Amino acid sequence: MAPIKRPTIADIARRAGVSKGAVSYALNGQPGVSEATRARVLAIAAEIGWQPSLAARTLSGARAQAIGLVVCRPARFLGVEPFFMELISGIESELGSCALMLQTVPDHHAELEVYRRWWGEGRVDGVILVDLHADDVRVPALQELGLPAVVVGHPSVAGSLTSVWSDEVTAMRETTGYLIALGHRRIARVAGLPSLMHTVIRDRAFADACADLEHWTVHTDYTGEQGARATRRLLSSSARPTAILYDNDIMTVAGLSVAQEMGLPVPEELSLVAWDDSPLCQVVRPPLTAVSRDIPAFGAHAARRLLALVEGGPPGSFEVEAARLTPRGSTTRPA
Amino acid sequence: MAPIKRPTIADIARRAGVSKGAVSYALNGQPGVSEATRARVLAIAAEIGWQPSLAARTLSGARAQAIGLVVCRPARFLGVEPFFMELISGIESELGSCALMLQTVPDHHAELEVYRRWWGEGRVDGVILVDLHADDVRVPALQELGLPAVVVGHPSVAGSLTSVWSDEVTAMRETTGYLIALGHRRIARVAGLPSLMHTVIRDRAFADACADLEHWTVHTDYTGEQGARATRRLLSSSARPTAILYDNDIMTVAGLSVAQEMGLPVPEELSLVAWDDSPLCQVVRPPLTAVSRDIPAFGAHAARRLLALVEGGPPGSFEVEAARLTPRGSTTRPA
DNA sequence: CCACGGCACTGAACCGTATCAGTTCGCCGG
DNA sequence: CCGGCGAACTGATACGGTTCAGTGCCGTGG
Repeated sequence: MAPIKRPTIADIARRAGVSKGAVSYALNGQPGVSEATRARVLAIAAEIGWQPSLAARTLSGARAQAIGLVVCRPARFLGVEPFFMELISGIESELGSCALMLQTVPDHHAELEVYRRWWGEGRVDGVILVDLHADDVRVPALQELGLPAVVVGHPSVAGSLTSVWSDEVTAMRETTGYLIALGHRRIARVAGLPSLMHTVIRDRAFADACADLEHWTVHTDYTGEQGARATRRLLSSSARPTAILYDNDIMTVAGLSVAQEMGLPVPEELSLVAWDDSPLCQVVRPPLTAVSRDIPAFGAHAARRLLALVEGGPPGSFEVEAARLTPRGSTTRPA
Repeated sequence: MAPIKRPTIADIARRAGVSKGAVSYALNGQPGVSEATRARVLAIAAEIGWQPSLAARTLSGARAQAIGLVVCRPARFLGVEPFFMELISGIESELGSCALMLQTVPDHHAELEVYRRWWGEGRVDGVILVDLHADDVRVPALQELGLPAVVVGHPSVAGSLTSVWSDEVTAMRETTGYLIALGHRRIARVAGLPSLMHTVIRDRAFADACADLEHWTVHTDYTGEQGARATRRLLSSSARPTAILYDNDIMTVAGLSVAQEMGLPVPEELSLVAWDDSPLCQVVRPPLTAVSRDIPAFGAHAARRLLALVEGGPPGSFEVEAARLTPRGSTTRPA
């Protein structure tokens, strides 16, 4: 333990022969000091290795220079889905010296507690909200708290909060349209958690797009296990689907295994499409046709909006580039 | 913007008719106030929804109540490997009201900058270090800074920093021993980044265990792409290996695809073993034999040690349960 | 020559909490 | 009845910045 006392602006002031106030002005680029003094102060600050104390700054009304992200999913899902890490990396790319606080919680109640605590303690300036439900309790709670927040998801569930979203309806229409154009007439969808709003939106878009043909939707918890089971059930029916659209990549891989296990060659007898294009899609045989989104860009956009919001910018809803279909080897015309 | 001023201990003091000092004692469970007063103060605090200001606390010498984790790998790798999210979830399970700051950086230089800034700003009380190299510059730098740190990795690279590690040599010996016992005499290893210390340790253990047989080690960047390429090269040699041991699961899946592509049935003609057992290992066919570790427990242990260290506890090196082999369908005796 | 304006800077208050040195009690023992 | 002691509490100060109301000084225009 070398208790090297960190230098403060008082130290700088002493060495520069000016007052603390002058040093503060100099360091923050504010008017009120001559250029000569400013340069001298900056030189001394650099020389003695001065660093602003975040606590002191925050205490006198400045921003906490941190934003928060709370994730409400079991840890085992997080590891499997690249989505969150990619989103996080995108968020961070925009953050600069601002920091990211991360927390995982078991349920929305705990999540709200975290927001309350963070905001009450002045630990974050704003938060990014993911995995929204219909009538999500977090939205009104955050509105009431007055904590700046950006919803990653459709504006329809964001209330008056700022939202950043991509058009999944179009992406779903494009994907389904592609399968139909190939000749598929019996299409199934292995979806994620039915409580999530984006699942509802995709469900609806899928049902609309397949209105004229035979179609199924099965809900799962995103695990490979449930994806496999759903696939097995779908493929066991007498009039089995000729194409299946999954809500993530791990379930698609599981579905692929089930098809192989049941002796159904992919894509000849069964076409598969993954939603979200992770490296995993390209390492399996056949490589998976996938709906690709630029998730880091998504996160970056959300972060940018949140920072703007914190600075007093306008709320609103902002659309990013829609996902696009990347055809690979797991889809073809039905037998 | 409802600028609801947050209540402070001064507000409580006014309503309770005591001084700020007394309120502080009461709220912190310190002696110096009667039980009656303490109860009254606590009641008022709860009633008006008082929350301590972290900034103020930190300023008067308390802990920042946050620890940091900096990850120095490209974002695309992070998404693929469950390791980090699982580690993070384990860390958080021990954190309680302490927060986790997460940052990804491109290189070690930037990583050191982050540590310096965090520590200088008083933003974190300690950090967890991952992905250590031989002669890692971060170790002496952190020692010099005096920032409490826990190394997730072998004590030999941790210097005087506290380390939390598992015995990979034994795990490697067990795994290799299993393959040898099955009858394999030509074994290859598709390893990760050669600069990482745990790669070096596994390399060495692998070479030792295979000293009497034909063996190969190929280094990659952990991506499926390089895993596939390495596998292709290994399987193209005239005396190809009958078993391959990979350093992560995505490369193993890629290797499996390559084997299928080349018409080599797994496990009959080629046995495969993955290091780190993610759900992915169980959704492919055949399910992958894997070296399993309890990564969340690992993270939890590291967090616990770090918190203890921050509280003035002793440094040291602490071993957690070693990884164990989980045989599944991708290994059998060679043809 | 003086009034005024603006620049450069000072001194002090303030943010919310922790903590320490006192102060005021009441109580007990001698 | 008084001295001493400990419990309960007060008031002040520190923490490290930001910010605001002055203050002294210089230049300039009338």
